[in-house]
Amino acid sequence: MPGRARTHVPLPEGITDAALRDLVSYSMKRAFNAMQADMLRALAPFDLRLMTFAALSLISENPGLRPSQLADGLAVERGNLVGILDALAARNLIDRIPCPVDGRAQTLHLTEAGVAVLARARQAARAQDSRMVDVLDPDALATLLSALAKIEEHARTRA
Amino acid sequence: MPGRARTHVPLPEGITDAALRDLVSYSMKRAFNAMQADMLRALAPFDLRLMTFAALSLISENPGLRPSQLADGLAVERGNLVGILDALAARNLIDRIPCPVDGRAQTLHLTEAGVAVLARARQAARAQDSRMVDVLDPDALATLLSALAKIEEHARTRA
DNA sequence: TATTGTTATACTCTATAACTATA
DNA sequence: TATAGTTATAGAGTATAACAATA
Repeated sequence: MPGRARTHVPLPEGITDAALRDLVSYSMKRAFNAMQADMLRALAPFDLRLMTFAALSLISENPGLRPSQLADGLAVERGNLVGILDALAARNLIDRIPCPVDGRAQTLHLTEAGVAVLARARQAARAQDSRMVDVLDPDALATLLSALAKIEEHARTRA
Repeated sequence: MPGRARTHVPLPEGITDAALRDLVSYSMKRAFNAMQADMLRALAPFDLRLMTFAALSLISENPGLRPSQLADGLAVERGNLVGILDALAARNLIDRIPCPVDGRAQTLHLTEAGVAVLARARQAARAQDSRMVDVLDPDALATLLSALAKIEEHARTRA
């Protein structure tokens, strides 16, 4: 891919990363890291991280959601979700109620406290998100979202 | 941000993530995870990860680079770089040579083995990268790269 | 004093596999 | 047998703080 534009953040004096800049993966990694650090800070007042915030958000939108469905929605292995739910339940932000029709399953619900925390966290997350994409014009933003979705969709892990 | 297009990968039956889809951060996280998993697989034959590959690449482009500069280039804390360099040195892919003009510093160089491994890994990484952005038209790719760079550049952590 | 490399710690995320109880 | 939740383990990434040697 010759002639790709120089879009990267400057490196320390005299250091070049031309070969790396040629990789979209590298740009994605750097942008993701920067985004994550900022979003972490924005969610810190609520003791939430990207993961726990997304979990609360999905449960809020889908009351009665099952852990396995939530794991799919978060793109997390079921096993790795348990600890997250344990922590949220210990903080009394969610309830895990046994599913009446399937003895194996649970249904997830936000508690009142969970609803309250999510409402405030959502404001902070949206504010930070808007701040992040503030520098993009609407067309660029739409293209970015579409490109990210296509990349995820066509990844072999999700095929 | 009303009317933002539905760009996300479908969730399990009946589950919605409208509120999350509204966050660019969430799209970035999902796309990044998918990309990373694929790139990991592509680099696995060379026993490299995104991090170690990028380290070799930067050292290759900047012979004599110092660890602190490399840490900046990789957006990694100096302390967290030590183990990475230890591993690469143990595999005889890099040399850490004391800096002649500064007793505190080191200079990093690829060994012959490092050059050979990087050359092959680079091919695999570029092939995988191309595969990933294959679904994007050139305009979308350029916009994506530009958007990622702007996002990183304007993040508070790098301001 | 400030910087370089280093060590140490702790937490998050990811990957993998196996276990149990239900279906 | 298959699935849901769980447990366990290991490795990678990140954040933070401190330290000795050198500038």
